[in-house]
Amino acid sequence: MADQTPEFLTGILHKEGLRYTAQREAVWDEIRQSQEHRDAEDIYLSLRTKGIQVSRATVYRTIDVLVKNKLVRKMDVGDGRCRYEPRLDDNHHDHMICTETGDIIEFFNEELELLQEKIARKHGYTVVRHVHQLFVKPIK
Amino acid sequence: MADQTPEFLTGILHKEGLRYTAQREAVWDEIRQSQEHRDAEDIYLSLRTKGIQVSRATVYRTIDVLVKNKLVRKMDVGDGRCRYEPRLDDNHHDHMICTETGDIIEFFNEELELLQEKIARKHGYTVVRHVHQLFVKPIK
DNA sequence: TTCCCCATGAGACTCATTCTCAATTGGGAT
DNA sequence: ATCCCAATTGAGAATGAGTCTCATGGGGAA
Repeated sequence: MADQTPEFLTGILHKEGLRYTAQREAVWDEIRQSQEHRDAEDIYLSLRTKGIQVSRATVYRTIDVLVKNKLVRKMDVGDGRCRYEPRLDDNHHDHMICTETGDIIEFFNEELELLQEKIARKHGYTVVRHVHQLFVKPIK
Repeated sequence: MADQTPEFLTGILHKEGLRYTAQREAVWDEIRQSQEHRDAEDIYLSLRTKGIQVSRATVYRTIDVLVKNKLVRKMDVGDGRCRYEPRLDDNHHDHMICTETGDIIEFFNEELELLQEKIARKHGYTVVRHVHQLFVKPIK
């Protein structure tokens, strides 16, 4: 599926009529290699710390490209900063956010997915995308 | 349930150790009397247009109080401005946002609610609150 | 290798929301 | 009814994530 070589990104950029640049590769590598849910500033600082020359503007611009091409998933947790995660395997899931620790747990439930579509249809619509976040706390 | 008299708000503010002011009453009245999903600027401008003296700061501060006391529901649609709606009847629901018209449709599904709690428990958590938005488009 | 045009970076800008702080006011105590 | 003072307010400054600008730099097709 998602390749680990530079050629993978090159192909996608080419398909979009965009050029392959060291910065775009660096941003994609940075997001891809960590499975966490990170914000843009975090990604930017991490790259700079590694000595990679890139600007915030480019980080944001590149993320937009990656999101549009489904290489990255963007999630708005509601605290003012969006988080990003790689979509290497492309398996859909939603998130559970622990209100005590801030931990983000991924979950997927087929029944839930079907139910959403069923509800939308009942109103004459079909689901394009959805945001589903459970803010939870540990039991006892 | 939710009373229409000033005494209703007075009681809640008192319980919170807060004072009853004309501005707080005005903001609550403004949100209560329209069933739409409005943003803070909208509420602020509407009040000013009616000749009511109130500042943006107070609108935001009052909304926080109302949200904390469950008189108002706050929803982040993801476009940068939060929307607010009265919770007079206190019946929970989620939202469906039409990607073509921007219309916001409310929905509630008991099965969905139970399923969420079931999923959380499977991970050792219990749901505190949740955000569930379906971005939809009309069929055909 | 050239050359055109896309991409980049630094910093200005946007815009919703929050903060500051001096002036005002609600409301309990008297 | 009046006092008094902490709570509240308002105007505008500040914040902060994200976007935009535009001069400079660098892919990559020919």
